Amino acid sequence: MATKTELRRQELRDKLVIIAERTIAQDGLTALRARDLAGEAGCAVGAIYNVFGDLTDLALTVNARTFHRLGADVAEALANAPEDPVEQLVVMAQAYHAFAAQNHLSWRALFDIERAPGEAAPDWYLQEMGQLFTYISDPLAVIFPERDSAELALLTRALFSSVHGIVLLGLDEASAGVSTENIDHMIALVLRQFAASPK
Amino acid sequence: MATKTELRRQELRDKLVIIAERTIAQDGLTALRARDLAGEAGCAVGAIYNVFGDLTDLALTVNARTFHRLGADVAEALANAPEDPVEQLVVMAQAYHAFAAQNHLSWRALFDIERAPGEAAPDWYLQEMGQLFTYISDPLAVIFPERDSAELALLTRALFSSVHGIVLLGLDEASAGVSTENIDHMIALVLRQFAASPK
DNA sequence: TACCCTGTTGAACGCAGTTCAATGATATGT
DNA sequence: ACATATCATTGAACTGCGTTCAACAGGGTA
Repeated sequence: MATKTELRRQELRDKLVIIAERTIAQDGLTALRARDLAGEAGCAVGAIYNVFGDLTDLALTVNARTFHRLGADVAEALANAPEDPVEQLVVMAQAYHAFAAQNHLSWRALFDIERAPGEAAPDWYLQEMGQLFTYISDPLAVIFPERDSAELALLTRALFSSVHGIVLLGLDEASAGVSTENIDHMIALVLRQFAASPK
Repeated sequence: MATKTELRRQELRDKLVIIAERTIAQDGLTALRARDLAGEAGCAVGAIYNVFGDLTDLALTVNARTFHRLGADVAEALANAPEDPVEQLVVMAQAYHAFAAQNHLSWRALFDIERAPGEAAPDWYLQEMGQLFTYISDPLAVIFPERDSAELALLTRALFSSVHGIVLLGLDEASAGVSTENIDHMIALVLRQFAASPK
């Protein structure tokens, strides 16, 4: 048993994750460089590869944590939300927006790692995604009680994707000129309008 | 006057754009490599830099053409659409989806080039985007005649972003399991539900 | 034709991620 | 406690990328 070694590895692992997390948050995924990382962590470049398969593995680990924080924020928003299911959707979506705005580069990193074609998404990703979807589908089931679960699943995905799209393009300064308030406004507009329908 | 030289440059320019277009379409933006490009075009690597500032310039040129084709597809869909403004929105959004699906990597490249922070989006980008927005806001103005132009602009952006989000996440095989039909279904669901509201 | 000038070339540079032979530390058996 | 085998760690070196620039070649002009 390599107790001492395992401990050291665990420590290095933690240190690398923390540094990578800060680097990505401050300067984005592209600023994650092996040599800089090793320099900051006080280890050799090769040591990184003893602990992570490659830099993408490290970035994915950071992403898992980011996604978890995101989920926690949305959950908290839901916990403090009014009873009305439409308002619950709005509050959660705006929490999603707030998280994306306040953790812009970390949030971008969630989607900027390209998987090799055919490669499945990591487990934690699907799991966290499923959690988010549950938060959405519960109020939706109240709003649309007569729809079956397959339809609700589609509605859930459609609404999540819509909000994601609004936040994504809204935060992209390229197409410039969308204020935070306007993004929240668009979110509320789409969700309320969507749920207000008699059907 | 360097007529002969200018002609050669123009020819090289065209050749590079065509090769780059095919490369991006087949293997994505990351497959665009200076040496491969030079090899295929039968020129020196340095020659690329006589004609384009850098590879990003070339990729942006390809993007401009892709965006233009996209706009043309949407315009054609609108031209053949029924009179009903809601159906016009649906038809256009599904044309957007069809283009993205059939030109997946080229379409991805539109959004995968990261600009340096603070750098404005290119002119053609804003122009094509504006064109797309016009296609959307016209039917919207019919659907919501009492809204002022600022509100319509926000609605337009919100709907475009929503459809974009649905297509983006739908085509991402990672979250797997969204068929083409389901994507079209989600688009129609969101747009019809949105426009059906009495308000 | 001779000569300048400008377009073109591709080897070389800088900077990434990743590897692996050499080194050093650790755990085990006596 | 020591010797020794085993395994972790190191960082120089390798590969592959975009980009540059001194040297070269070929076209335009007198």
